[in-house]
Amino acid sequence: MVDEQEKRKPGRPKGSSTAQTMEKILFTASYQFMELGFEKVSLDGVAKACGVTKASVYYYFNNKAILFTEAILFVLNMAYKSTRKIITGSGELKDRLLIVAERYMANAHVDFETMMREAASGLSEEQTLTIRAGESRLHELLADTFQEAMDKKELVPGNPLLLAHAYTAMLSIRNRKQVVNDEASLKQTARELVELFWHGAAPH
Amino acid sequence: MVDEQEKRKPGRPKGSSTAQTMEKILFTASYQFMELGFEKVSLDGVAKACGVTKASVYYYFNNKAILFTEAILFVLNMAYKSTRKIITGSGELKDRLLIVAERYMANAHVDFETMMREAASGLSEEQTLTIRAGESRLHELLADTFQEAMDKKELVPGNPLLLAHAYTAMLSIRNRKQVVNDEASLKQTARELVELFWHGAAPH
Amino acid sequence: MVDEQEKRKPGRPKGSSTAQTMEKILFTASYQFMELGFEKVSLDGVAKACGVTKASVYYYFNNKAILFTEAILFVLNMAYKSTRKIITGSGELKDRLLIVAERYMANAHVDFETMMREAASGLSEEQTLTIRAGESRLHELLADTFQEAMDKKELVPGNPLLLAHAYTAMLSIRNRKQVVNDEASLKQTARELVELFWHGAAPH
Amino acid sequence: MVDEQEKRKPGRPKGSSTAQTMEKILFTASYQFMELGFEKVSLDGVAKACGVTKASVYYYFNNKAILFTEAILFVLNMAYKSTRKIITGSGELKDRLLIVAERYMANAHVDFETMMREAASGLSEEQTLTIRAGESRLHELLADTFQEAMDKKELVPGNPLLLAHAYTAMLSIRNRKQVVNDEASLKQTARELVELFWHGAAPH
DNA sequence: AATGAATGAGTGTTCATTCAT
DNA sequence: AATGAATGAACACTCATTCAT
Repeated sequence: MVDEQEKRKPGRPKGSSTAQTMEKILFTASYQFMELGFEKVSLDGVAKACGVTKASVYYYFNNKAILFTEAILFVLNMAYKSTRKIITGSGELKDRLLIVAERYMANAHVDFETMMREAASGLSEEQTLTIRAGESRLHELLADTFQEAMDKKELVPGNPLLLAHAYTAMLSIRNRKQVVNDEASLKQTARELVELFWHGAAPH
Repeated sequence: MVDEQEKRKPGRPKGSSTAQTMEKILFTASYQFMELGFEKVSLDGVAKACGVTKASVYYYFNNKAILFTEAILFVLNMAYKSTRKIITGSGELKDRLLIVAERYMANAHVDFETMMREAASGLSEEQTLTIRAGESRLHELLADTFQEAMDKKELVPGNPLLLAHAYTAMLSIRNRKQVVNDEASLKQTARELVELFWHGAAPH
Repeated sequence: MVDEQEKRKPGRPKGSSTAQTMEKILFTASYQFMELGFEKVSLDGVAKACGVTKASVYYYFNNKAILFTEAILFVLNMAYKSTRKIITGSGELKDRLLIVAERYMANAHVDFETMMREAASGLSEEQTLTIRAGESRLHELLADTFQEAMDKKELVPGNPLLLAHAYTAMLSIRNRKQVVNDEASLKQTARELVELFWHGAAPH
Repeated sequence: MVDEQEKRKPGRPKGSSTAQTMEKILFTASYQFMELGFEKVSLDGVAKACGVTKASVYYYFNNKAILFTEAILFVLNMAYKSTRKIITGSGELKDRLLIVAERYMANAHVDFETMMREAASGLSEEQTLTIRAGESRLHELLADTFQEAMDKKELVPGNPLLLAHAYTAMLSIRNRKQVVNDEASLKQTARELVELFWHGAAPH
């Protein structure tokens, strides 16, 4: 038989760049999951965006649930570090909160709870818990800060964890294009939200 | 058949007896979309939950995008009416906001923006706009109320639409089981959130 | 955009013969499973052999395990009926056994136990039991016959079920091409096996 | 590397120290193929069971077909030697057959013909023939013994090869859990089968 | 001698969609 | 008004195989 169309055989291609494929996959997956949510991300899509095949993704991450878990943990970790650096800095708490807000609002992304609900059925108990833990760390970081401020009478005494959640919930406005649609409106919104959070809607 | 063109006439249709099927589908779909988001709802699932076949769903709604649009508009409409009744009532604004909050937080549901983003690729330009309009109505209802209150010096002057968005954004805390997990914590959280919204975090 | 290659849309094709698709699938699947075993049968293969798509197979059988179960039960049922008709007929038992042997050996097929072992991991407990029950019926039919014969002193008293298994086990020689390779050798082998089964290898 | 061409020299290789890896792979593969059949054995599974990587398996055996061939030949060879030792021993033939039966039935395994059919499409003509030859040797060993016995009037004159196949076929009952499920029933079954083989089912 | 990285081809399964009745 | 039958496209996942080191 003569095969005119030279058929590509399976196996590793001859000349292929080695460099950190795994990291590329993790970055890409992180981005896509945050951008699109669990279901809408296809492993093929991730693979193609990385210039590799689906099988390569599986080489590094045994299944979608694992890739998701690793990717989200990666993002949460980055967010934690970044927030920590800002929030433990010097200056007025209100000012630091503004910087956190601007950082947080820099990229639009899917709602975390919604994403988790979507992914839940595909994750193992343990995976869910791990991610939850990673997320809690972030809110607890804020809560601790709020607690300290309450102790110093800089904030009204109350439930600091709830305050933390209220804060991040407000920042999710970032995703609403009717409100935030460019760099300027973003900064402006961040400022107004922090102001609202700090002083409330009623006249003081 | 509901097609994109067809403008729903206001008021209850007179004769249509068996159009109950269509309503059942619409109700069920509304519930499922709010509960699960766009992708995770399958037309077969909706059909089965209604005790009809998938083809019947298609008989009334030409495709998933249309069903989604109708279902969401239906929900937004209900929410609008319900909110309007509360917000235009008598009593202190802060008290009315609390009732709105409790109503809104009664059922956990997917984040609206996230759902829209998920659905976006499947919707026509027009459908997206229609839904956006329906949603805007809700926020504008709140915004108008806030505007009035500002005029009456009950609220600090500012951007009333942003205030409306901030308000609903805060209420999304409802979905976080770490914070809200039973009837009691729900009520308590609603109260604290309204308090925060009203007076802010800093001592007055 | 102009699409030169008219792309086929999903959905039912316009002119397609309706006739008993499900039966065709069941027959084909039965044949292939018996011929190839569980793993080597692909639903795509079955579909193509039936002139339909894989999705059509799924329309009738929710998954491979179900198709397998139904297909094997179908075969076992046919075998049962056929054997029953022969074995409960008149004439010498030995002669009837010969007919059963010839019928049984008519088609080569995969070893039943081997196939079940292969399939086991994919089947539910219940499915395995159902198939096992169907198979037991067959051996019990033989066993009952043997028991009767023992009562009538036509056979040495002993374990009739073991005898039944020994009998069918011997017939599996059918699959060995070194021994059976044409119509003539098949008939001849059947006769010799029954003779061996009946009188044993040692001189009487 | 073991390639198709390479003819294994008889006798134990002298120096090869680390060739233990190859033997381990061969043992493991043999076991798994006999236990699971061709398709269900994955080279990765074999590798992991040996504590090496898949690539190592490929280092010693160029592809699955070769590994299969070597593994099966290995098993057949062992079985041949073991059987030969028993069958050429002293004592009544019937007693020796019983020992062979017990040895053969010691481990449950996939049906040989079924396995070969499953593997067939992946094997080269030559590989199939080689395995077939190895298997024939076993049956011919039995057949020769039977032939001798016929000559000595210890057995009814007839087709000795068929008798050999009938004998091993009967022993495959071993795999049916409805009949054989523990050490005791195994021994008992072996005895009854040999009895049946020897004297037949009818009263003498 | 042994491995890590990568791949193409397939497999089971789901789902929105279409058409004839 | 409603359904049953059928489909194409996509998706998660597996596996034998290849290549560079």
